[in-house]
Amino acid sequence: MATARKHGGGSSPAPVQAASVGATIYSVAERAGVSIATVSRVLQGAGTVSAKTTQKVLDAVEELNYVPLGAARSLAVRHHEAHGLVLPELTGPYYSELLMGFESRAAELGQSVTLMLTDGKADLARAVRQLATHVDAIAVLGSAAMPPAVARALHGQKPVVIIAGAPQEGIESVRAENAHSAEQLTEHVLAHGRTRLVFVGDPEGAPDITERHAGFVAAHRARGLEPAPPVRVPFREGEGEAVAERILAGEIDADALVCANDELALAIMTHLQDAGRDVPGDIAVVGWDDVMTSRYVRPGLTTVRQPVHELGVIAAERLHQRVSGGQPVLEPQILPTQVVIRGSCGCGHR
Amino acid sequence: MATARKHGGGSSPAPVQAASVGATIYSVAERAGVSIATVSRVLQGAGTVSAKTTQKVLDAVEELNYVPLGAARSLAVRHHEAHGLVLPELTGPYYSELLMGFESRAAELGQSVTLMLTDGKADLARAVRQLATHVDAIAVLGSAAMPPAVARALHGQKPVVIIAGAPQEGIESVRAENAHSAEQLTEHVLAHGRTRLVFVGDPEGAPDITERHAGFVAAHRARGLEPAPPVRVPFREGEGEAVAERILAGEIDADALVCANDELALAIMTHLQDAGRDVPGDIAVVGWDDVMTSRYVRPGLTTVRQPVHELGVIAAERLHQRVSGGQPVLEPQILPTQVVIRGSCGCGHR
DNA sequence: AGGGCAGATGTAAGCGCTTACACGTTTCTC
DNA sequence: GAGAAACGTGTAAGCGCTTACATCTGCCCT
Repeated sequence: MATARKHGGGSSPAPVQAASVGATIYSVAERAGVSIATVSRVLQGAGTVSAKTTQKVLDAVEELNYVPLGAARSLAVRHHEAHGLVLPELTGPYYSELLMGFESRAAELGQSVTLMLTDGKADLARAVRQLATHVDAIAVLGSAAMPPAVARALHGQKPVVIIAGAPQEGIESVRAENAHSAEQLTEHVLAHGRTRLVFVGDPEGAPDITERHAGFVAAHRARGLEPAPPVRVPFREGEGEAVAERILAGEIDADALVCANDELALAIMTHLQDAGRDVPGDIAVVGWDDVMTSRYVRPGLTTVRQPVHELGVIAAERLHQRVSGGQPVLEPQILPTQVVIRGSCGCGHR
Repeated sequence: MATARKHGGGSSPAPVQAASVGATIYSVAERAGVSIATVSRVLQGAGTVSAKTTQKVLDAVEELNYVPLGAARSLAVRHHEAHGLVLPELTGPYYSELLMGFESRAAELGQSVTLMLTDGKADLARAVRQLATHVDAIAVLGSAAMPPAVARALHGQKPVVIIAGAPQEGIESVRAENAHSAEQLTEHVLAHGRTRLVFVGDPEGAPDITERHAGFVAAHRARGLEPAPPVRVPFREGEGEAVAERILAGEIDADALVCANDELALAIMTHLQDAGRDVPGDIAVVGWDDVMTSRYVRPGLTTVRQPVHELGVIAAERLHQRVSGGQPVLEPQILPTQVVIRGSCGCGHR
């Protein structure tokens, strides 16, 4: 009767016992009195199965509390039905927002998402390879997160899309616009009559920052001005204090600070204020990202809002298209950003 | 020579062609002139393989750019080597921090993490079942995220741990301490001489909040006071404005607000200040979570710091232990929290 | 009434890996 | 120098699913 197979105890005829851990399609089939093919058909909604049989199978599934083994299905259909996402870390709203966008779209497309954080990983290349093993496609944020060599290796094996990173030959990428809005923002500050603007952040640190700095320079050039050299500091909040100290000490001479991101801008601004400086009276400060805090501080931080969520959505979409056999769209996709004017630039806003 | 199998074109003797998508252990074996067992042994580092053979295999892997199919391995070893994490969403630092803790520990233990966000999911039960299919164990944040029925179904099939949720019969759980610190915090505010404290947040909304409110009540009782009824509002930032309006309108009479979380506290505090109220002069405000903004606003927000990262770490650890055959630790694990005094409670702090 | 056909179900062949076991070769041991 | 032990490698049997193909019922049509 039952399939000649190593499965199924076979001895006692399907005892009505509680959900055994490890119910398989065989036990379900046996219990329902059908073949495993039928069980599969019912569960996948494919093929034609009579209503009566369907019910029997569903009952058996319920009684055994059957949870299919994803790996077996993946092996058979040769798809993991999972996308990988590689991010540096998750502090601040930027990455979270991106991840939320990615996850929600991936879920809609029936893909689960496997997350990997690079910060703190000793052997990144190994970790990425390991990830590649379990997913159909991978999105990476920032090229820094994935050494070009790894990207190249992966590329060709699995679809890859780079989010907000330096585009690489033959690899899809999506990112937010930077240069133009940076120019706009800088021009706005210049229009307030400020003359000694300083860019705070490391232009070599990330492609996004490189572009923002380029916009900063462009705005100066457009007015025939020569920009001061940037104050090169990494992102982290702590750096803000240091920069503030240098300003208070007169080491840095500026009447406006164009910061690479809000975290930095906020840290500097707060420190300056605590030391008695007036922002924007003595010195204007603007940031980038429009994090929540930027709305709460006084004066509100003038900054630039990026379509981060959208970036995640698009990345997930691209991966899915590729997995479904679509051709790569090599032209980098660039999403528009939006300058958000609040008070810290010198505007009379509350 | 080669294994009698459907694999491998067999015709031409291993042409030196570029990394073919879909190299398998068979193509690697053929290329290296060994059996698939040997390839597997080299890749898994198990068994004994001579140095020469190892090198041949590694070369072949390199040349073919071989990426093993995780599903096949999972099926063979009967482990997904992945943990699932279910969170409501990712706004604010709380969930991100938790996720970072979870991911980092999981990675150390060699597990990848598959993330699922419940917000916006139409069919949660289906999504969770789908997730269960691909992972060895699941951690869920807050019982709200997972209907008890689903939890029960999963439980018994896969190890489950509940993070910061109502403990359920037979399911492991970890959470941060709430009641005691809430009592401490409330007492601190009372000690400032405030008499009309109001709890803002929905005690029925989540077990964490229930406990915090209980602490609030306890602190009053300890002084023989009867607490005012709570102002029941959901978490979202927007609600803060509404509450602030009610206070300004005199609808709510309070000289101190004990808020269920920082988001709420900050929104209210900022609104009150914008309307000309003095915080903490006219009214004290305290929150919970110690988000970044709480350090930046003036006055700094007095709040409670939770070991969120640690919570994630512990959850990952628990899951791993269970997957490795460990017995469940049914006693809920409770991590200590810490009251962070800044200025918004009335303290002279900057 | 018989052939044909559609619908329902079963049979069995993989999917790509791991691993117990078997089978040579060496290398010791006495 | 013979037998034992150790080592290196191959053989083949699964892991739990999906799915092409075969089979078996009925039922309709002429």
